[in-house]
Amino acid sequence: MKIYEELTARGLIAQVTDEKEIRELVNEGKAVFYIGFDPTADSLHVGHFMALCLMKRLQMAGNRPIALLGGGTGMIGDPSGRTDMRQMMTEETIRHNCDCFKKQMSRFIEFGEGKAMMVNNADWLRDLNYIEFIRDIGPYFSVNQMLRAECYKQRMEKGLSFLEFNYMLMQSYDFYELYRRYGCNIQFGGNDQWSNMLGGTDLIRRKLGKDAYAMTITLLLNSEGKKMGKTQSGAVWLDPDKTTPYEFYQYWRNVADADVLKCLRLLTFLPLEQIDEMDKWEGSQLNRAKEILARELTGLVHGEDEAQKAEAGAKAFFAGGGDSENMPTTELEEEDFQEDAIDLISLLVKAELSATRSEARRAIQQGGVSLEGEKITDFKYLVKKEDIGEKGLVLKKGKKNFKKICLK
RNA sequence: GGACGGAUUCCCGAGUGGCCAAAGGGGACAGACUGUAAAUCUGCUGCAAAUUGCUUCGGUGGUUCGAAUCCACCUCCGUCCA
Repeated sequence: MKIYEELTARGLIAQVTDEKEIRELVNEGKAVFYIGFDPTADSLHVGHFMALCLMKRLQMAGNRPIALLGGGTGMIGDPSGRTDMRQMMTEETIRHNCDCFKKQMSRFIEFGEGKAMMVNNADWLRDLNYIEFIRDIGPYFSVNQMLRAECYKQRMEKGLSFLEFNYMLMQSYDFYELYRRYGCNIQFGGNDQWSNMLGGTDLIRRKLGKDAYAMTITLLLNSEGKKMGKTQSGAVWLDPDKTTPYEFYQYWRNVADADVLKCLRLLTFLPLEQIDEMDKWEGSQLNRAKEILARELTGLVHGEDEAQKAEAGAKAFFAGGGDSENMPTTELEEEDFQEDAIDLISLLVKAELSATRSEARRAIQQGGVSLEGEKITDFKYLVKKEDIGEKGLVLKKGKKNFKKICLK
């Protein structure tokens, strides 16, 4: 199976401008393609991860990837698919985020001579002269058409500033610039980028009379149509300091039945035959598939070691028994104790199982808290230092949240 | 620039002088059921030293015994006119 066919089979492809041409370029390793990443945060998230995987797949098939950091476009903010304006970021923030992205990307993709390339569009967007730019590029964009574009639709109700309206021109110019500089002939991106990407292929055709192509990646949606990789506390980050490997593992371990197979296809490098085999599984058997998914992804993002630890920690807790060595742990210091004891509410907050003391109190009153398997409903309960001892205690809030409590 | 309309808690959205920490829904959290799934039912959802206290209704001032609610000014957003 050739790469394009594999991408199709995995369900990664959402839209293409010219299927025949793209298939040929990609399958023969003649594509020089780029994917843009706007530095909206100081860590990549799952959506980015999918794009990086695509890069890797295509690179393995002999194509040349360009990772484009949006140091310039980040100054504007992409309005696509958003109902409100992004918060404007300062230059330092953007630069900092670009650096973070750079580090994380290098873990997945090999950059260097003859390999993948990393560029920053600040290099050409920063110093553009407004009059020149608008005379040079402006005539090729029809406002009428832009207003009809899907990506602005949602904003027509709530309002769209001229700043954001410019985003499409910037991204189109990127593609044009990469085409001229590096012969970049395909752009990949999230499905929400379609309009912006078409802007680029149009610009190249109109200005240079050359053909370039665009292909979008399926957005990672769950069975309810919501974006995956989001939790109540925000995105699922790739940075272990922002989302611990254990949390990352648990996120995938807990996906809905309806989403496991899709995730396996879209996100892992497991052979399709193996995934098709799992597709036959049903009911609680799917739990096995979820384990595989979680293990695979954690391995890819955090390394085999961390994946193993996360799995062991989860098994120790959920399957019972086993060693609690790899459980997420909170260490208590001397000053956390008063007269060699700490109250349960404080302990829950300290262990980050509850955000506030009120929340902790509610959890206890509702019977959601237990210590070493013993349910505790008295919110004034005191945990003595000697009870924690050398081995530590397992503190549990709800069904899936727990921490091992140890002494420093 | 002009004429209207709007800003309420995580989100949507009610509230037009005291009974308002603020209806209802969604989400989140906890309980039951289960397979670490989904669906369903129940509870819960500002903070805290917790039958009480403190801080919230875009911002700043004011009226009043008392303001999310009335007045003035400001900021932001939408609609229409230019």
